[in-house]
Amino acid sequence: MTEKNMEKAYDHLQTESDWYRKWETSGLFTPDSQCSAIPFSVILPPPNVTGSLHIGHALTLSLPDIIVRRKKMQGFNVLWLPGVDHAGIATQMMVEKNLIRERHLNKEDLGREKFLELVWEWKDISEKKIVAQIKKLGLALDWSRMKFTLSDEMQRVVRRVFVRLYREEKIYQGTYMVNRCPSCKTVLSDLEVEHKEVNGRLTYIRYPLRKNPKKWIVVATTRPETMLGDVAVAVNPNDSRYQKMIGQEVLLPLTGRNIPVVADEEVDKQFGTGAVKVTPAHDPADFKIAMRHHLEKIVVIDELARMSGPIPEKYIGLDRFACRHEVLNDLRILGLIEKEEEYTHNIGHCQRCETVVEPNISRQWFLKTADLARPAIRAVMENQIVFIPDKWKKVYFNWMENIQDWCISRQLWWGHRIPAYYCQDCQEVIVAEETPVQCPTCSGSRLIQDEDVLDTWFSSALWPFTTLGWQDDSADFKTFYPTSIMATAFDIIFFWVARMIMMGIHFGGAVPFREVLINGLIRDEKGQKMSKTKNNAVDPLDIIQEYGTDALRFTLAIQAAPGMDIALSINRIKGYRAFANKIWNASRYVIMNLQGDEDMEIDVQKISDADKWILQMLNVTVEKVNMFFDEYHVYEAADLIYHFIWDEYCDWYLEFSKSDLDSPHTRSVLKLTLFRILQLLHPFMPFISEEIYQKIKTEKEFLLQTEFPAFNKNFVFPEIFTAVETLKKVVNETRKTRTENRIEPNKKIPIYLQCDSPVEKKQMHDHMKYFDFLSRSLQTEIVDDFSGLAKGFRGVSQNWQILLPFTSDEDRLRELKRLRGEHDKLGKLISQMESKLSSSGFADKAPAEIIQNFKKNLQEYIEKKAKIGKTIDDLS
RNA sequence: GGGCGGUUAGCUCAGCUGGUAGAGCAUCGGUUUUACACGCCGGGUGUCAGAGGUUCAAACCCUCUACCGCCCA
Repeated sequence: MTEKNMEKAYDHLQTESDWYRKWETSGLFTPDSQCSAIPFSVILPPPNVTGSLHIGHALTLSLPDIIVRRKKMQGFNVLWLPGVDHAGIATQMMVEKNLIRERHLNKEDLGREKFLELVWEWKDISEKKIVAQIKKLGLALDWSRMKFTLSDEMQRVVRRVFVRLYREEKIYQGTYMVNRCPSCKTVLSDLEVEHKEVNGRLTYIRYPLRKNPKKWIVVATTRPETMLGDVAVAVNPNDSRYQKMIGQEVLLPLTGRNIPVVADEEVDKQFGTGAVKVTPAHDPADFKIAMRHHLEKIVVIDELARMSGPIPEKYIGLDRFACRHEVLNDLRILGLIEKEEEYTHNIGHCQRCETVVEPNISRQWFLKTADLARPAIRAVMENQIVFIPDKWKKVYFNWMENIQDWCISRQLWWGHRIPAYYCQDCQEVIVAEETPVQCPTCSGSRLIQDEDVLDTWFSSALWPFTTLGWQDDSADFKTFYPTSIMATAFDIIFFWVARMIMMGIHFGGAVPFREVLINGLIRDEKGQKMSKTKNNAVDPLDIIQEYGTDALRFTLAIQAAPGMDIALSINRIKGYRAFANKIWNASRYVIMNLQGDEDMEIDVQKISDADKWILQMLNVTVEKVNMFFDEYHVYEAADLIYHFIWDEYCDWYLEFSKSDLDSPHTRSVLKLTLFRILQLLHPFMPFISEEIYQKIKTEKEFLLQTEFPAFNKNFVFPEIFTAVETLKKVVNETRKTRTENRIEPNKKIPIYLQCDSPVEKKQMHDHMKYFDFLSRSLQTEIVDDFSGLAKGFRGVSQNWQILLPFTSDEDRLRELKRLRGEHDKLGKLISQMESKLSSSGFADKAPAEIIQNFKKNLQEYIEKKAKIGKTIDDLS
């Protein structure tokens, strides 16, 4: 017996409350290890444990879920592996802030071990929140394979990879210029530095010549405080202004030091005066100049951006910006400032905390990237990996081809500790997977591990293969690697995607994924970027509570043209909540009318024309939906399904079926089509489709276990399909004619139809009951011509003419006016088309098919015009 | 400085390899017809940013301009 009691209005809260638990406990999302089906696997950059998911996550995760659910229904052996990311700097900062706020303590007050305990607590809370959110979104993740980027397992494999790269001489330690954030107290990679335009000042400073202090060379700088660390002045060797200066010495003001004037090709003659100060310890370009000229590097700013080193006592300990002020004052007093001007330039800021980063020389660990990048570039070039949309591969190439060595050490506590140990006796550096007890060189036992941890994204790069158990040569790795798709936002291409490709190829032995789906950003309804500061961010849980997960997912899916940003509007979400209600009520109608004798094996000999029409319509929809899915045009699949359900199934088929409810064959078609609709819908709206499925259940326990619809060659009825389409058009025209002429909607009136085609007349005759019902006809008569009948309003649809008798003379005059207007309009259109047809070239050069079509249309307009002309004569 | 996008109905956006422009929402008129007022029926709406070019034919291809946005250095 089917469950027939359905509420009149759909309640998403009730429907969405319990299905997830049932799916999960039934092991629906866990792949069968014995399964011989083709594997389809998805391992995405996991959300980080800094907090909870935002609406962007909802998009990035819903799209793969839609793809994954369909693949599952198509019988693939699907694995979607969940996880969370430890997010080094971000998480540590949050916990630090919390500690200061709540207990007025610094992390140093607690010590490394105690502090890390706090971070682990935070991680557990955040992870719970995220997992709950993911379940709310209905995502088909296999929780039995949940991973964390900083678990013991991951720590072991990260150490192993580090050691291997070190032995391959891809990881090295070196003293170079790196970006340091004085606020986060760690160095950063180039990727973590954001360049922002800043309005600053360009100060022109006089450096007196040693030989003749009355004369000077003028240098321009945006950072006057760094002059304390200057070791030279550089000019372009081709700059005629400074030829005589090259090789001389200048007196560096405020310090009493003498420094040389050197010639260097890289100096831009256009910048400032063409002479630049050289501060190798605090500027990347100057660093290179110093290397070329073997100049000393004087560090005058420390890790916390305070002045230090061999500089006058008065500046020591000042913050860099306070010192700038002091230096300018002192120079001004000495009359050494030539001028100052407004200057807009780009300055690097810490991506996390927005502090201006300080270029700084220090000893760090680096990963040599050139050799890893080459095969990664080739893989995309050879289409082993495809970006969707394609344009993102240009962004990928652009970055990969200019890639620099990657600074991977961080002065943080939360992260993968670098497996390097220093012997206190002989200075030996030992890099090893297991903690060494003895120095292999001097046998000393005083070993200290490197204090630093690895950049979070070092473990990110290993994610696709380490989560599958590459390190243990696991069955999962053999089955599911390479994974099938990568889905993410474009801002993740460098941090995760590019590095995953490099490491995946190097260690996994193959590309980590085949297709990279890049989705856009979610913006607010005015197209503004969402942010906490603008207060226009929306919480996915609020939307889910109010409108339902299904409505949210559908909204995201139907708007997600690959790579396009989505302007998320509440109105639109409301629209898809209404869609859910529509589906609910259509199902309610079908289920209410089922009698239990329906068979989903359809006997096409016994069903009605309307049944055949909807089966073919469904068939075409299914075919296109599958095509769009295969191209990852999920939004177009969603659009098709939406229109099929609302505009065809509900608006027409359910109405047709009301005339055939006593036929068990029509009821069978009702049931089958509803089932197919639920299946099509399931990837997008898993909850409502499941809820309804349970009421018309087949032998499968859950909808996800049923087979996704495919084209069915038994459901092809082209002639009948066309006939029903004609019927729809005539009904439409009749309704329009009624409305335009203010005939009461509920008034049943006599209607006359006329058509010259015997075939169409016969078909219309067969479909009369539908026509009468849908056009609210008292009685419809198909006549040979209208001449002997009462005068009336006219409508025309293709080969059909419609006549609705007047009830007054006012009716007649109004109709005449309308017809004359239309007659004129057609006249204009026809003469336009005729002149185009006779215009030079069109008839000769356009393809025959186009011209034929054009002529056909023209002929139709001419005939229509003639008919209207005749009617006008008739009514006048 | 280098690169990439965008500009289409009142709003937010689709529009695949050129063939006389579509959706959702909003709006207007009608309607409580036995699945649904989260509904039903019907209507209006566009110099496809601007200029030039290629073509029989351009929202779509090419060039330039304007404005907006993003990425990299």
